[in-house]
Amino acid sequence: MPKPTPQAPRERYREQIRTEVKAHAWNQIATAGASALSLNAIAKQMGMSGPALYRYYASRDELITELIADAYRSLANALHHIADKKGDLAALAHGVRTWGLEDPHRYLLIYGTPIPGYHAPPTTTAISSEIMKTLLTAATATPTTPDEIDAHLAHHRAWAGDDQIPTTALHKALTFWTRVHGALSLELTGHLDGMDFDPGELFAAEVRSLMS
Amino acid sequence: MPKPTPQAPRERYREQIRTEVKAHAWNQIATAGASALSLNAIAKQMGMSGPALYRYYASRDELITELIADAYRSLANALHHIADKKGDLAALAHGVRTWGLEDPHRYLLIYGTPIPGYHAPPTTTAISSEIMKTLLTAATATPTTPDEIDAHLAHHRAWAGDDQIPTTALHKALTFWTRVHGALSLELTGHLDGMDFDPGELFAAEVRSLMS
DNA sequence: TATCGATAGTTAGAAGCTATAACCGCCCCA
DNA sequence: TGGGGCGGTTATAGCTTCTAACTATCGATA
Repeated sequence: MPKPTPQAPRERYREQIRTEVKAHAWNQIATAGASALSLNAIAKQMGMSGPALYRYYASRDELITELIADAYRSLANALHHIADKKGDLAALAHGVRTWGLEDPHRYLLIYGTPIPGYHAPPTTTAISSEIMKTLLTAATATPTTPDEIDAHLAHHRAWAGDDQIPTTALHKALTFWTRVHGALSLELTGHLDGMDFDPGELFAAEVRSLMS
Repeated sequence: MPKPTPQAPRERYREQIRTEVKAHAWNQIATAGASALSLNAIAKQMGMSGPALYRYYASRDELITELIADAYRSLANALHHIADKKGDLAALAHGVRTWGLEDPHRYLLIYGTPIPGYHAPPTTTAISSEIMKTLLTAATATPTTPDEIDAHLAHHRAWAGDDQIPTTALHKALTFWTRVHGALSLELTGHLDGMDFDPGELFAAEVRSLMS
């Protein structure tokens, strides 16, 4: 769906090139990983030479920053879509996994080793907390068991925003995150490859552990 | 402790330089991450110029490979040390965390986003399965609960080697790994930074979940 | 002990990257 | 129908990995 705002031709062209650059960037990331992303190579692929891309992105970091924001946006959308129809915490977990398997490098761009000098801009942190919000509302609808940590979280729950959410749900959302990420990231980084069992089964088992 | 084998002076010197190079490499990794590791910079720090290091490491990748192997070795040793005195699965988990906090980049070098073209040599996979073995023996000593996955793992347990280990222990060791990595890697990559609770508390809660 | 070969280190240079600077020409808007 | 801004170009600096060719020195062996 194109943006409804009718833009000046210069602006339209500019935006088109930017998305084309990002398309090539994703392509490159999917094959060789984020560290191998090269503005030069992208320019060559687009039939223009080197420094031309600096008209569109001030630096390689700026491009990566936008790619990260887009990845976050994509994940948030996928999760919203799931939350809207079922809202089940288990469905969300499997949604995260299918989203991650769709393009492992995209997942790792967000949740893998951080880029050395990179600091998340407010837009991505906003999307991140948006995702957290979705998790929290789903977590309130699932059964929870009390834990020692509840006392601690009761005093450190500013990040959750909404005061209506029970403390046990905060814990549930947090463990959702760590367990989903734990099983999925090990699968995506290939650390489960040596063993011949199905990573999906292990993931499913973790999801079950979340639902009790 | 120095190696007991008395080596030829040439060989001794060679080994000394190699370890000195690695020391600088670790220093550099700890500050700027693995992707910023530069042979050139290391050479300059050591007072010699550029290509001299290629006498000691055929390529940047070879150096990184050895660093990874050393990191694995270090983690394995730390875990062995713990297993020898208590053997408790919880103690092992907290051991992994303190090892990771000691040098986050070292942990991420192993368990973070993999280097694009990197394939683990047999030595590191050997250490990896050595660690797994330690986990498995510790897992047999902790209470386990049956799960659907047990049927699957019963038919895919070649990686565990030892046939004496109960299937539920395999599952326990696996979930140990995914949960410990999940909570710890999110902490180390800074994804828990926005919230003001203590990551150690969350980690401890996950460890408790492992012990039941 | 004297010699000779292996080895450590050097500089030069190719190919690649990010990024800046200076310049040209076209497009679009007034 | 101008004219300013913008896209694209080449040149260049400075960084990287890594190869090639050369020198000097160290050490094992005759």
